[in-house]
Amino acid sequence: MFWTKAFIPTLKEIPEGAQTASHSLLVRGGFIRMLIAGVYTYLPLGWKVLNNIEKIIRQEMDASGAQELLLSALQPQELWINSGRNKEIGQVMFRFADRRGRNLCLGPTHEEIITDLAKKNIFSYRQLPLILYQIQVKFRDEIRPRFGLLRSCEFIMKDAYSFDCNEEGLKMSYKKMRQTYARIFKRLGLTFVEVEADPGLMGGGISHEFMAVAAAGEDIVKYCKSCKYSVSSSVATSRCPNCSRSLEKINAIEIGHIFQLGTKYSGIQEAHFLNAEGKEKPLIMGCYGMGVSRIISAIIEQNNDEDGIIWPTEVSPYKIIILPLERNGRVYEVALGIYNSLKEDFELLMDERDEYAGIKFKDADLIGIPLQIIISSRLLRENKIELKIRRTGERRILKSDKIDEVITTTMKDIGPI
RNA sequence: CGGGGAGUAGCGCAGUUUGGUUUAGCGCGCGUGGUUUGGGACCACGAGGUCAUGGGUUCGAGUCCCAUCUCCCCGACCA
Repeated sequence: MFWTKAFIPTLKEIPEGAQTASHSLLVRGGFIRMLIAGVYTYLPLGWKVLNNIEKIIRQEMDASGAQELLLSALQPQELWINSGRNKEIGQVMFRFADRRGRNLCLGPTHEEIITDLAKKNIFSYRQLPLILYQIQVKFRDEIRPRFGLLRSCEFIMKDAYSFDCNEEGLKMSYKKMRQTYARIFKRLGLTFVEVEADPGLMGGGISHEFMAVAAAGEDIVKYCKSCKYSVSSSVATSRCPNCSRSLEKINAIEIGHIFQLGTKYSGIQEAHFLNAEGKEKPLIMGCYGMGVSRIISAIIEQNNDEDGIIWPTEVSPYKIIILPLERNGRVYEVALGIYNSLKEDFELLMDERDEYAGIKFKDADLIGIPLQIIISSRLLRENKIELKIRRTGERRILKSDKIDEVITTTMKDIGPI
């Protein structure tokens, strides 16, 4: 992609009201724009980041044996009334009527919908176990949306649901999802902790939260320095249950929350199956939420410096940015040559704008592309070009004809693509 | 919803206290021309505003009063 053809509206100044690094940098870097409070447009860069995250999630979910589907965002209120959660969820759910007066809502979550699907389509233990997931927009009329993508009224969630014959099966599905979550967050370059949590509105028994450690996080994790025990602040504990020391508090962003629902929904909604003995039983369910758009913020909170974002390579909207410091002549020709020789292997951004060098450096650092290739007449006189690794600031000068092999090894140094 | 802050050009802001040199400014950005080109350059000219909206007070309102809308912060909620 050539910068002059791209839509990357960067800003010099911190947007009014942006309180966190992630919010400010997402707006400044041209990743998102606010429409109304808690509702954001994903610009091309933001959309690419989101897609990269989703790709990782899909790969790991699919590898775990889960299957992707897409449930509807538009839902009948009836299902919520039947499950008893219509009142419980209160004003968080957007409700309205269609032209026929049918009461609808925009899905804040999908337990009722998936349970209804299971009720109508799962009949036998032979169909179990089963894990289904989707990546979809959720709508919640938040009391107070804030911090950009961290708490918004329209956000993207990956939600998965497991169906098993019995408790042992649920425990296995739960364990599998828990491990899958850990793998996903590791690949996303996140520093996180798994904590015991309160299931709250979801109901059921055991529940765990995945918390990305970040000062900007709205959640508090309580943890024990000596034995590493950690627990959500939603769970009432005053001392470590293992070694009875007092617990430290750290701020964190809740990026995932998994639940052993048991029969909470299948019982009420009568989603039954026949077991091997021919007896009718409610499906044993688990559900597994992951805040996909929130993960973008979490990654930035953990990966930024005073110059901007530092994307993990797999997430970065482009893997390499090429910076010809002149727009014409040999500098640009060499840059174009490098672009053409690398474009098959890497997603490239070529900043061929007619701008002052400083502007290109600042923007490249701001949008956080992991590797910069800088081409200047100064170095070109010795047939050399320069690489700058965004995360470390390390600069490598190399012969311009060695570019292909050096780039490949340098990118390997930086991390998985 | 309760408490606090704010709304003036695309972005960031000053001006409002004490109404009248304000035909409303500054920085950045934007357009044209020129000089520049390794860390957000410089010169010249230029475009861009219902001062959030609606009422009111006044000879006169960005500035005072009332109402409404919107955004941000603290609290309850959550991926």
